[in-house]
Amino acid sequence: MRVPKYYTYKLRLLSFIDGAAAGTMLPTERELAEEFGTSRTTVRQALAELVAEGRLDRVQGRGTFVAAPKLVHVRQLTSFSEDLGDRDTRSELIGLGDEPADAATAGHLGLEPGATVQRIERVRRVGDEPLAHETARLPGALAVTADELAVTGSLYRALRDRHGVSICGADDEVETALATPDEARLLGTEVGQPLLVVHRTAWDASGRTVEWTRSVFRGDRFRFQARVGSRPAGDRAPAAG
Amino acid sequence: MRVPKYYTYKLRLLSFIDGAAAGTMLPTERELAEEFGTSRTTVRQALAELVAEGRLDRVQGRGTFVAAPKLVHVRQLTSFSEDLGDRDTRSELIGLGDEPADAATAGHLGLEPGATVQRIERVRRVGDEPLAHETARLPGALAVTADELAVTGSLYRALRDRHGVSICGADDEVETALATPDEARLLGTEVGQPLLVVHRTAWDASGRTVEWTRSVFRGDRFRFQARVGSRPAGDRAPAAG
DNA sequence: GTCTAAGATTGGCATAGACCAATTTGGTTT
DNA sequence: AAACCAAATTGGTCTATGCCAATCTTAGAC
Repeated sequence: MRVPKYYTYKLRLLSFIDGAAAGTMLPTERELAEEFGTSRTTVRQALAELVAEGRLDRVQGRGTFVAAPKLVHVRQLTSFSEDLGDRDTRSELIGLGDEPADAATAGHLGLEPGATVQRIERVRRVGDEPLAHETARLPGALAVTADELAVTGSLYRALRDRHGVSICGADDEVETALATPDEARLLGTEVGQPLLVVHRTAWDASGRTVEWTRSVFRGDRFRFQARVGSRPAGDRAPAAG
Repeated sequence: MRVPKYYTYKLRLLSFIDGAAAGTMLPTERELAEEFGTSRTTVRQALAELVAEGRLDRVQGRGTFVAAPKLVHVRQLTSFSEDLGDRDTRSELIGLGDEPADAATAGHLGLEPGATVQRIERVRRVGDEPLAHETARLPGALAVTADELAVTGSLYRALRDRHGVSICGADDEVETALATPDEARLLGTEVGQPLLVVHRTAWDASGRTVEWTRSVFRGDRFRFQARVGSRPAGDRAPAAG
């Protein structure tokens, strides 16, 4: 198999990254091009893939830096606020209101197209870093208020407290996508960067769908975790990989 | 937010794709560059993203074509052979043998580094199309044979039939990655294309880890599905989105 | 008809450079 | 010391171009 030239430079850069602490600055693109005896374009292609993989961060005017390791997102019928444990998580409400259901929304929620649904649009953060953009849609009868969401940041708690509805199952579909300009802006990344897109359909004890949510995560920062079955205690715990 | 020029061309191409049948050929890169009044490099960037998203297929010497829609991969403690239902699935064994556990493998399987583990390396296909590359690692005591795997193509069935071990839970971690030259060759895609990488740790009723598997899927062809909780019957089923 | 070889077509890879935008730096002014 | 401004630095985008590799087409030989 032919190996593109840029790929060999990527491997050389990777060995440097592996031996360096997060935050270490790399030489400039122009310096690397000279050092490798190639063009800046080719160096940029290698750098671009390492950025897409979350190994490097680039800032215009500053330079290129070794990135911190990925976070793990645990998502087992928990709300986002519970996912990341004791980390400093915040949730910014950027949209809340009623709208008529389009075909896809109606299909997933089991409603007629045009029925009223509530759209809840939020940006999730860990510390200052934006990590996810979520758009949830609920049947109009299950609408919640901004205040209820603000208390704990948990949609599931708001549903339980206001409507007595408890989520008892969910279906997540995970796929890759590339950041649109809007998504790049909200997530603090660049247009065209790989994302993880999760579509969640959640239902209550009666099987009624109570939530359909599209969540977009930065692929270079996140890992999606799904667990099936509970693990008995007393086993030898797996270590980090 | 500034929108790169290539992105506007991407949107124009997307509207063409949406109105065309799978297999429809697009104009050549050189023609598009002239039509848009830009350089071939810029057109290629727009095309590259559409390929990464699974909307286009490109073949050197042939042309650029509208791609077929994504497949959905159901993966809920089922084996691959059960995942895709009645589709024509095959599994090609490309590696089987014992090896000493490296640190990561030992950690995940709960063994001492250097302990013997069995490596099972397979390429999964639907029809002729390669869709996943899986490398499973089992504790040496739970090794299976090529014959046992060949019967149904199911590792879980082989484990049950030979060792009386039933999988009762698993933990999947999903992240994005970019195809290496080796992965690109095995999956029939291009170096640098986005992939979905799934690390599965599966355990039996006693909580003992019996499998640690790394699966690599083409991000442009696959969706990963995880379901938590069983859904009562009689609800209104969600339609396709 | 079938096979083969040469040429044309098309995407893949790489180069060199121009200009823009964000940031930092360092000197000047207040 | 603080505020400000201009220059240098660095990554971001785009152009124009050349050659390579895979594929298809066509003409010719048998």
